[in-house]
Order: sequence, then structure tokens, then C-alpha cells
Amino acid sequence: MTTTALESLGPFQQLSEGGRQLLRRGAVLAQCGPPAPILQPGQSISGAYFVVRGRLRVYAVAPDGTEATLYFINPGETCVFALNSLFNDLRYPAWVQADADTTVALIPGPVFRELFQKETSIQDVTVRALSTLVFRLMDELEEVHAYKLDQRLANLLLIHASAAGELAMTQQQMADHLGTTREVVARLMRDLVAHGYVETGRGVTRIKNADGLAGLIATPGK
Amino acid sequence: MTTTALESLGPFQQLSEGGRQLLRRGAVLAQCGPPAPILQPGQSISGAYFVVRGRLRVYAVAPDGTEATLYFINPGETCVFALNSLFNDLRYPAWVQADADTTVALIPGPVFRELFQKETSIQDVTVRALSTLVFRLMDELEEVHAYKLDQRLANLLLIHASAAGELAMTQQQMADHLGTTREVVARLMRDLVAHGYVETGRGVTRIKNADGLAGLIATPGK
DNA sequence: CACCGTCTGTACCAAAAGCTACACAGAGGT
DNA sequence: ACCTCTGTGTAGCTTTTGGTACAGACGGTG
Repeated sequence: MTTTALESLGPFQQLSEGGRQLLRRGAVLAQCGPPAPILQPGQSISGAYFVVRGRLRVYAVAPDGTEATLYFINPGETCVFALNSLFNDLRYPAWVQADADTTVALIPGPVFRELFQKETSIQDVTVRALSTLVFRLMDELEEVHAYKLDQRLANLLLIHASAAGELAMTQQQMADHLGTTREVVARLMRDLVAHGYVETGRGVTRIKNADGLAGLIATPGK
Repeated sequence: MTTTALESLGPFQQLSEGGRQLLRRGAVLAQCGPPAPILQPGQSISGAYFVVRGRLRVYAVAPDGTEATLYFINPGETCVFALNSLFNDLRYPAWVQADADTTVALIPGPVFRELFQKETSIQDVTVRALSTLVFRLMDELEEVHAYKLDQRLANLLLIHASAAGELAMTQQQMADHLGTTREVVARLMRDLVAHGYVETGRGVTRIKNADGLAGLIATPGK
């Protein structure tokens, strides 16, 4: 695979010719996959990461080992966190793991800084990416403090389910996502099943009554 | 007060002459103070806010009315949230309240956009401000999910105490800050007093044993 | 088919945090 | 001096969440 895949990505479509050449010379594509993390806390960042295909999961790990997802990075998006570390010369403060079959482009720090200096479109993309991340983190924070676990689980199901209403995730993965434990997820899931909102299977959850789930969330609070 | 106070602020010291003029014509200074919020969720943002003096508190309000501080904005910093809404044309998703005796500069949207286009230093400031915010939110999220309330309270005391080891905050304010209720803060405070870590008074908490508090936090988790 | 690792279901107990209710204490105004 | 408002101290109960322990179910592999 060449960097042309990268150039066709949204953020880079409006680059000037000089910018394109810079990108071609500097960018590197890499194949990633679970379970090895591709970034760890404290690691120094060598450049800006863009997701070409697949998805990255950025998460925190508590001292006791429980995880909690901070946000996902989808194709065409950049790991603003790394970007962050890039501009502030700070160390990366979280873990990043790739979904299966993920391709990531790494644009070395100096190259990206130069692009940022010269290309308006890159400035825009950068600010917008940071903005978006701020909103996501904000939402996450508000969710954590305003909603109960069952509501957050319902939300997770609704948001990540496929169009067919299926979610291919083990309960352990859901627990990691929400920052809780598997047992709790199992317990909450039992209630959801009892209400007829979902059906559970090995590694998959099927939504039977999306409105019911939505109703759970709509009811204010904790 | 004139906008010269604004120009002497860190972010604007390196402006070109044109930028300065733009700033002088466009910026407006305003005095703010509690308890009236100066920004509310859904409000459309008319420009970028910079804190000249005092402090702004950005917080979320849950449906049940409990608050939780997201972050503070100190002098020389900008309300990146507003910035955010400015670039994304999104509505402001949180509440902002000023401490007593706070001066805020409002740079109208079009003016700020023009400054961002033309002035490298403004681009830098913007990205850096967004970056910093991302880190703060990240930390906050990690704290919420990894630490118990008593640890977070200890942390609050240590971080916000004056050099003399005093914190001039009511327990209600601490509760709002942590996203909990006053009673819980009182209960936790009793334990801290029992351990001899702090002394409480009306509207003020004195730290007697900072190491003890720090020890609380150091012990991993939840 | 037997085995084994992974995933799910569930029962029970413990800890943390929220809620309600009320007493008291200090500060400031009349 | 009295009253009121705001802030603090405390008790007891409920709900939510976490932790431990174990049983059973499913799927893949030899």
C-alpha cells in the first residue's frame, strides 16, 4: 500500500502540490491489530497518527487494571492526542489499541509541523479535530457523572449496534468500555433481557426494543 | 479599562501591527462576577473569550441539578470551549460562571477568525489551548473512573489550597466541584479531620498534614 | 466425542455513595 | 439582643456498584 490512500483521505484532499510532496516523502503506513497496544502512556510521540482503515480505541487503565474507553478514532480522523503531545512536547497519557485489520499513517513530527505552518487546510483539520475531541470528552464526562450504569450500557448498545440491531462485543469488552466489571454488565444485561429490550448470545447482543432502551436513557438521572 | 490590558496578555504579545489594530477595533472588555452565569448550554457563541483577570469556571449540570466542574480558565487563557463552538458552529454545551472580580475580553467571531488566518502566534495559541484542555479533560475523566471520592477530595484540597495551606471554599462548592452532594463532603471531611489531616472552619479548610492527604491519593484505587 | 478455553448466568456479601431529616453555630443586619 | 441566613455536623436508611465464587454453556480442536 502506498501513501496515495492517505492523500485521498478527507483532510489531505486540499493540499497544495508542495504539501503533497512533503506528505509523500514523510508519511509511513503501518498495519496494526489487536491485542498489542500501539501507544502507551509516557511514550514519546514521533508524529501525527491518521487512521486510514479500521479503528483505534483510546483508553485509560486504572491502577487496579480496569479499563475505560476515552474515545474511538475512525478512518479519516487523527489521533488528536498524539497531535497534542506533538505540539506541547508532552508524553502520551493513554493507551491506544487497534481493532482488527487497521491501517494507520504516521506523519513524522517535523513534517506535520511544516504542513501545519504552510497549509490552511491542515490548520483547519487540526483545530476541528481537537474541537471534536473536546466535545467527545465533554460528553463522556457528563455521561459518567449524570447517568447510572444501566443507562450508560443502554446508550452503548444503541450507539454501537449495527443497522441490524446487533452488537458483536463480549460482556468483558462492554465492561472495559464503561469502566466497570463483567459481573455488573451481566447483571444489568439480565434486567434488560427481563424487560424484553435485548437478547443475549455468545459474543453478541441483539436489540429487540430500541425504544425501550432509549426510554431508559431519556429518564433523567442518577 | 482599555484593550491595552488585553494586548499585554501572553497570547497577543507577538501580534503584528495589523493584528493589533484588528484587536483594538474588535475586542470588548467586560466585568463579570457571580452568581449569574455568563454562558449557558445551547447559547450561540459570539466570539472567543479570554480571561484578563480573575477566573472562569466551566461546569456541567446534571438533570437532577448537581453540578460538576469541568475545568477552570485562568488569566491569559481562553475559553476553548467557546473557541470550539466558534470553529465548528456548534452551540455551547456547558455553563460558565465567573469568580468574583473577573474581567473577560470578548473577541468577536469574525475578528478572531481573521486573526487566526493571518497570525501564526494566534494559531499556536489556539492549538495549544485546545491541547491543554484535552489534557485537563482527560485527567478529569481518568480521575473520575480511577479514584474514590475521598481521594478526589484530598486531591482537590491539595491542588486548590493556598501556599499557607488554606482553602477558602464552602463544602457545597467542593461538592459541586466533585459532582456530589454536601452531605457526602461533610462525611468525608469528618474522616479527614479524625485522621488529623485537616481542620475545618466556616467557609475555610486548613491543611494540617499534606503528606497524609498525599498518601491517601497515592494508594491506588477504587 | 472428549477436552479445554472462553463466555455467560447468578447468588451473595461488602463497600461506596446518595437521600432525608434535623440540630447547631457563627455572621450580619435590624 | 434578637432574628435570619448560611454553613456545618451527624445519624440512619436506601440504592448502586463492586468483589467473590462458582456453575453451566458454547465452540473449536485433537
